[in-house]
Amino acid sequence: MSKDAAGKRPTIVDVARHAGVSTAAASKVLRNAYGVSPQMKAKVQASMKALGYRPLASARGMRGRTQAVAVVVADLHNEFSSLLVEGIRQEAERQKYRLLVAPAGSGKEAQNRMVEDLIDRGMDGIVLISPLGTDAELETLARSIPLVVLGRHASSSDYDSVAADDFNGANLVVDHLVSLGHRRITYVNHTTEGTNDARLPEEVRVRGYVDAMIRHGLGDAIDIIQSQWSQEGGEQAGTAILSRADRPTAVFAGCDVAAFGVLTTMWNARISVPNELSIVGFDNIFTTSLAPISITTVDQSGLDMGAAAGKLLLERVGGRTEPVNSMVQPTLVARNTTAAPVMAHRKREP
Amino acid sequence: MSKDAAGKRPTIVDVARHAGVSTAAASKVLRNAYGVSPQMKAKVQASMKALGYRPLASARGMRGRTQAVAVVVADLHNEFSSLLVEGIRQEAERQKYRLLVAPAGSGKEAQNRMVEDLIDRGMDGIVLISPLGTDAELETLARSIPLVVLGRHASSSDYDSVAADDFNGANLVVDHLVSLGHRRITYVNHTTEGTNDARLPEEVRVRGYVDAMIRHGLGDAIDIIQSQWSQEGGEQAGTAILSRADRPTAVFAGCDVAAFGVLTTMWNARISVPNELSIVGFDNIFTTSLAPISITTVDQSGLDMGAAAGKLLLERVGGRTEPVNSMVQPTLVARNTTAAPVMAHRKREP
DNA sequence: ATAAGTTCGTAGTACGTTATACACTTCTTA
DNA sequence: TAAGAAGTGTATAACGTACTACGAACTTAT
Repeated sequence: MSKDAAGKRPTIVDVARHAGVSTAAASKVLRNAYGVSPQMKAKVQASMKALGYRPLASARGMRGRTQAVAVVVADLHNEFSSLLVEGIRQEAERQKYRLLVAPAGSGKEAQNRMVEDLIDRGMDGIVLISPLGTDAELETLARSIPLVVLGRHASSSDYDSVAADDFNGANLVVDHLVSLGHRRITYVNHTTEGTNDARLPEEVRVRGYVDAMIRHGLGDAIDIIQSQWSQEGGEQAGTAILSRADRPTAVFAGCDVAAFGVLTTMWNARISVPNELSIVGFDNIFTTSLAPISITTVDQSGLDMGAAAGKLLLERVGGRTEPVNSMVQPTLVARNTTAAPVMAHRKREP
Repeated sequence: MSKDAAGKRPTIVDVARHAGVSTAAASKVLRNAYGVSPQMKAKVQASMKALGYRPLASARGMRGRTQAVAVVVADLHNEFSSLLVEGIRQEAERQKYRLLVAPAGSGKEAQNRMVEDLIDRGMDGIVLISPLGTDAELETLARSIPLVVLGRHASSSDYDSVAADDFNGANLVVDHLVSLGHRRITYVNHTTEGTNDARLPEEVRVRGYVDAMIRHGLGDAIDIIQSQWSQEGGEQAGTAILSRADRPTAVFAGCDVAAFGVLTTMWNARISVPNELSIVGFDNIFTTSLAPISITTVDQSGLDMGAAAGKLLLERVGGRTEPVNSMVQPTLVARNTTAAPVMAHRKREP
């Protein structure tokens, strides 16, 4: 009985011995490096198969590539994040790369620790979804590992970015509502205390809303409710609107989940949507398409954004250094929560 | 200028030199092993902090623990999977372990490759969510790495499992419908060709349905539609039901997403839910709670299941070998898609 | 004072892989 | 035909950490 058979995992040394070549040769075959004849390649590959050899990533990571990238995400509950991740995964798979998803939890600290950890684990590159750090921090990070930032409007020379054109997306929404005849359009904003980063999607969207309102001559009608982009945040915003003497005819909730919240409040208050109030979301998550809900929203094609990010990352891993900042155009998906406003109790003119 | 300052990442050798001790001593401090004086410990830790040293997981993984576990999941779109993952993550975090999520994609082959890859990457343990393999394959796998299986009714001596009591869950649904006065209750089954595994949740649920029907003396009314647990599958099942001359008064869709499909079909066909048809889901995913939808369903508390799985895995990593197979009890969440049947067009008795 | 522990610290090697440097053939080309 | 060039394989030094053995210093028991 040979000593290989002793239940241990086969190493590249075992493969080389089995094939009767040097370990260096076996290694070359493994990473199909230059300088190996077809015969030798066949022989070594046969031995690998015979022994059931698989390279050990930990050992591999000490010298060269890991063939793995990671995406850091705060939270997997967000359906849109899942879409982005799936997009990255598909692209990674196409290029024989592994994608690992790293749920960091909320908070900048947790996120930073996770990123460090991934570097320590020898990831070849990292995608960050809507990261919290400052530009300077991202720059520094990008100098230690190939980096792509997803869902944040960046223009760095050290990393790539992919983002939806949130400004234009917000424009589409306002245009749609105005074309239906709305004038009093309320926007639900997402505010995080402390962070005040003009590059975050929420900041860009609110600017898009303001800009579009002004463009339509509705500067006086600008109305922004500070809340959170969550079910609860949407419900609170809805409640705030209901308590007004003079209600808007349409609400742009900023994101789909918040739109759910607004919708819930209206449902409970027996306010008819879209007759008494039009509601628009953002993201086009699956649930918005369900027949009983059918929310008008903005589609960002998360799958494409993810795939684009994956592609850029792997290019960067492959050696590209010129930065690419790409922006994908969102589209409006008109459904059943928007309609022309009913001009019932019109505000008296002075 | 010292040669440490040359932009390179500090290693344990740098730390040792900085502290004026041997690398072995530094290593001991790092893993707080036996045989290190308080002074030395303080000195080395100071050097680590000063140099910003972080151990390299890849190198570490070649010898001992990685302090990381992974969860393999086919698909992150499934909202319930996200809940499970979050549960595991929280438990892992509590115990200072890293959780990485590995989206395998669909198919048994892809899943197996992913698992091998994770082993190669030196994961300390693995959680599998509703794995596709046979019992024998899982046993084999469990012998090479600590393993916990989630969402599959197993009883192995080599790995742990956590599953909801799907049999009882199905019973709760039928009991609820029968107590409302329903007798003709249709079940939407999830069928995967090839796999016929009695331990899968779908198989257990259908047995629970059949058993409960018989227990209520409704054996003759048993009606199972073979479909898929997806939006489309639910829609198809709904269409099939609509085409019947003699329709059931209630549909148990097997899972929430399928219930959405049934609901969509009924909505489009202007069938009033729950008046003309009651619908029940399973999983209690967030969307079911939305006011305009409000589906009656069964809650499995995914967060708890995930946390339980995480706990078991880390125990196993820590050395436990006796298997634990735990089952969590689901609860019925009655909402607005179930009501007493309207006895309008009653089938004539012979 | 000496033997027998303890406690603290170090040398050195193993882990599995990559990759550089080099030697030996065989093919081109002037 | 000599001199390079291209092709093919090997020896071996890293990579950063863990850990076994072992020695030195310091206590304690006799």
